[in-house]
Amino acid sequence: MNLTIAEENYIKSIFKLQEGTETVSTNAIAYELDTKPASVTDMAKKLKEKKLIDYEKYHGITLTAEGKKIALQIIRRHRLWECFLVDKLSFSWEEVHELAEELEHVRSEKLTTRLSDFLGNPTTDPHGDPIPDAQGKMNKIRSLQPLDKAAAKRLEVAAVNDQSTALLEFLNAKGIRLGTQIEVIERYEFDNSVEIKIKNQPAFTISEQVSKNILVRPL
Amino acid sequence: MNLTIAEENYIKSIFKLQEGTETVSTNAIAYELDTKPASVTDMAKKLKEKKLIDYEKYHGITLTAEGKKIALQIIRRHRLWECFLVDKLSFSWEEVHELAEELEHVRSEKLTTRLSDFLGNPTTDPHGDPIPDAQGKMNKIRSLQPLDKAAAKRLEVAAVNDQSTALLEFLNAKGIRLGTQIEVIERYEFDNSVEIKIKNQPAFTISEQVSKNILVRPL
DNA sequence: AATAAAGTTTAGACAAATCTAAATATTTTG
DNA sequence: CAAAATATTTAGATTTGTCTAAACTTTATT
Repeated sequence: MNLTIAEENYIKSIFKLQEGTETVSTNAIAYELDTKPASVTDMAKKLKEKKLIDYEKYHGITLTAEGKKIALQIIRRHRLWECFLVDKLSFSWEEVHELAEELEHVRSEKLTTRLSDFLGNPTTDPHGDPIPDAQGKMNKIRSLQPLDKAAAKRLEVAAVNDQSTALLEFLNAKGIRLGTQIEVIERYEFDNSVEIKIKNQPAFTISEQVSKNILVRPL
Repeated sequence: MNLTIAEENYIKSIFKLQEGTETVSTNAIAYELDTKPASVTDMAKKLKEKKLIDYEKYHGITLTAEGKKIALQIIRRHRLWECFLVDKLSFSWEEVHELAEELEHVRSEKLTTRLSDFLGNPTTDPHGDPIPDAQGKMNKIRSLQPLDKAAAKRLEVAAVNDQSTALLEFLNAKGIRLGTQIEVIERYEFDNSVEIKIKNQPAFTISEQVSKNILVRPL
């Protein structure tokens, strides 16, 4: 299956949006890829032709088994490159997403396998996201909960839900990284903000928008 | 300067062909890039518009200073990735050219700098070609001569002139790699073939086509 | 259930990169 | 130096991925 970079990006977006919901809307994909719904419709026809998605006019899109397989390969490459950039080239976690978006399109199984070996076959990327193995199997460590919904008081940061530079820089500034231990001091109902404390630091409050995107596990 | 991958490939080819000769022909570029002369003409207009080449209809192409600068950046990235693939991921020298052709198009100065540092700032790639530094300066170790023209009897292999898998696999099979020491036993005039000997091995003969592409330095 | 709102698709256009075939320019050669 | 050979360019078409504007479907609302 020979895919263009654009096709790969569509497959990846559909996979991402499909988590949870069954079928993905034209609009959602357009928003995710920063393009227009009409363009998505055009591409949907092509991907259907290639049997990578199921698609009926006006009724949304889902990946076929083959489509999912390809999505997982792309995600695997993306996350391995992120590990490489952080572990070997000392990039910080907010810098690597965009570079990995480009590197992920180099399709070579041999390269992917060797890169993975070189990195010690990591199972999570610098944002805490699981890395699919060569067969496309991925640990769904989604025993994780977003901080805004977690019940326990003592928590550990395990992943982030959003790769945007803005969020990651904010977390850097606050001293929040993967593995950081957090104590929930107070939850404020009126705006769903949370007051939290990190060891040896004064407590501070974060908005719902932020806490939604921090995935934690109870300690 | 925002270039497409196609534009980068044209720049790189022109740079390569420009060595020695002053102006590069439409035909030569078309052959190098495995495309048609008409396509080269079209692209020449675009690159001229962007001031990366000097071009007058029917009178060939040369890179401007800016064009050369960009070419050297691309070559730098290409050769650094080749080093990475061989030194860190254990690829062999005949496998890396095609992968590097893809990786070289990831344009990030920070990535390039860090990759170079990670590799110990190498100055030659796995085929013996010099790697331009961040300023575009490149050791012209072209005190090197092709084996078919070298005068001395005892020689060391310093580089190869052709990245094709076919040649490199041939050299692998014959035990010829960078640093291999060669003794010239005999030169045959009628077909310009050379009989050579590598330490602890029986002598063998190689064709002009091969010896042209092996760059050596006297010992 | 009819209508308004929201979402999606079609039609037609455009830019990038390519191609073929025909036209034109340059170079080589008898 | 004119004709032939070679090289280059133009004209017109194609593919991929995109867009806008208009048309159409589905869904939500009153």
